[in-house]
Amino acid sequence: MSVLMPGLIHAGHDCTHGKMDHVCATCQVRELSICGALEPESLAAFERLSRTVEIDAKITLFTEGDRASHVFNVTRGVVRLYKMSPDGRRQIVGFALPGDFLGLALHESYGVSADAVTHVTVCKFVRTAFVSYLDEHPRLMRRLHEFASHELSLARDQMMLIGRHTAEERVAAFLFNLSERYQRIGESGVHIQLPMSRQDIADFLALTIETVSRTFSKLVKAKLIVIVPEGVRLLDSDGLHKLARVDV
Amino acid sequence: MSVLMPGLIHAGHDCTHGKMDHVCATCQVRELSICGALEPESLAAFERLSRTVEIDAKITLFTEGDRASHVFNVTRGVVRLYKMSPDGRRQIVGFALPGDFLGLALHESYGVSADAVTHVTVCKFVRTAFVSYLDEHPRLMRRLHEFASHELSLARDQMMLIGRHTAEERVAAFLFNLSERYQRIGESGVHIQLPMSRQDIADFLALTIETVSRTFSKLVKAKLIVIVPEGVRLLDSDGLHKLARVDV
DNA sequence: CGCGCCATTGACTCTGGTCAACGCTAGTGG
DNA sequence: CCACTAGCGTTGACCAGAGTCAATGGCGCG
Repeated sequence: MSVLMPGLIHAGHDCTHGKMDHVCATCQVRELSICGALEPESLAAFERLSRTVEIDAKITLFTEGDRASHVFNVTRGVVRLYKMSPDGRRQIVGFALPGDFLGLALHESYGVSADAVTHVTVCKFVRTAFVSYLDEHPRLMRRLHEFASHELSLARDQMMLIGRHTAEERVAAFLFNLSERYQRIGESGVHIQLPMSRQDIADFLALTIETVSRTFSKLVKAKLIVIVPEGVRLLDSDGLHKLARVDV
Repeated sequence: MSVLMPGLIHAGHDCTHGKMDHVCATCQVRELSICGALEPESLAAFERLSRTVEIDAKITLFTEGDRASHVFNVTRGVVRLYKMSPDGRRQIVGFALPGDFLGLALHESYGVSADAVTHVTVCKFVRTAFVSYLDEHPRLMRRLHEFASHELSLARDQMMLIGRHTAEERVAAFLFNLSERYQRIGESGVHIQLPMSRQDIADFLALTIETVSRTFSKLVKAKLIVIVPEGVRLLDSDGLHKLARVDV
């Protein structure tokens, strides 16, 4: 079942202010997220469609197969997206960071499950209302399509990574990619926060927790990274990239 | 480099007629493809945007990273979409069948490479013209987005398959899924054509050619399939589905 | 007929999985 | 204040599923 933390709705949950609801005008990830496609004059109306919701770590936002009542825009925190096989095997298909959108498909039902890895802040939209709004705003529709296309591209890269790369290459690529994503949202690309567990990383890279752990140790020995509380520090980003053996 | 077979353009290559160009009105896969979103009165204008092109087996339509000059609608034949790593490892990310669209992302450059597995017929559009047309036809844009979402969903299923399933499960799922796709486009779901080589199947399922071959043999011994010229015949579709261990 | 390509099969190897022990840290409660 | 526990991560020993390497077979084609 899908358990959505109700949060404290529509009061006191702006990213930066204390007593107002989220204000798009001051949103730190607006330009990075789908909202960046909206003209300032559309923003107010769009804003009224959403509610800002706070979600505690480990809480499930939605589950694969559930009726897709809402779509979400992540503004803070990390969300894991995954699929489960009936016998309990899990494949994490992605981690959503601030600026990422959940429910791109606009389908009647969710195609994956999602739960909060950290405490998370999202802008939550009623899906049907969101879709109606899209119909009137082709630029937003176009932006959403760009996001979906980007996700498709990431998914295909991940297929390549999982299918055709060694454990070491997968872990190196994971850290390198995460570093780049953090940089794009204005965080350090060197001190990489790893809020997700080793098990999460394993299920993302299609490895076991033991292999992930051993591979981290190997990267430490090779002086490519240092393990620090809450994450890793990249010592040799280039070396990591070489090890990943992806593209160019 | 991208080698696009010029084909015999704009003459004599309709799916069903001999002397006219492709006519959408008589296209067998129109309802299944993005064109199904168009009102009959838009169809004529849309049709003028495209050229019907015939492409021989093994010819490359486009290569990852190339400037995306065109987008394509497959009307006949099978196309493989893939990524290569610099050291020659290949991951096929999908097989496009009639009704499928190539270039969903509408990006400046192609995100994957594509080549014809069989002789292929496509409706070929200049990308920029196609995008302009989209801007005027929100329903088509919406349809394209649905196609992209569907592809994303398939890519994630494939991540799960490659990452968390055994060789036997992967091959069983491959045959079962192909059977369902063939049925949807009105072909037999029992006599499954396998125009792609064992190497292609291996690169799609992230296995080796030897493992694919051995697994086929195992399925034959288990009386789930029979290998016939050009493909396989499913003897026990349910058994295959059970073996695949996907979803429900 | 002989060559080349693809698929199949066998023998052996190896990467990553499994199983198990241990350590570290945070939280709990006497 | 510290003993106890639970959860997570690390490490080691061993195992197995799929990969590698190699031989063989079938088929189409010049």
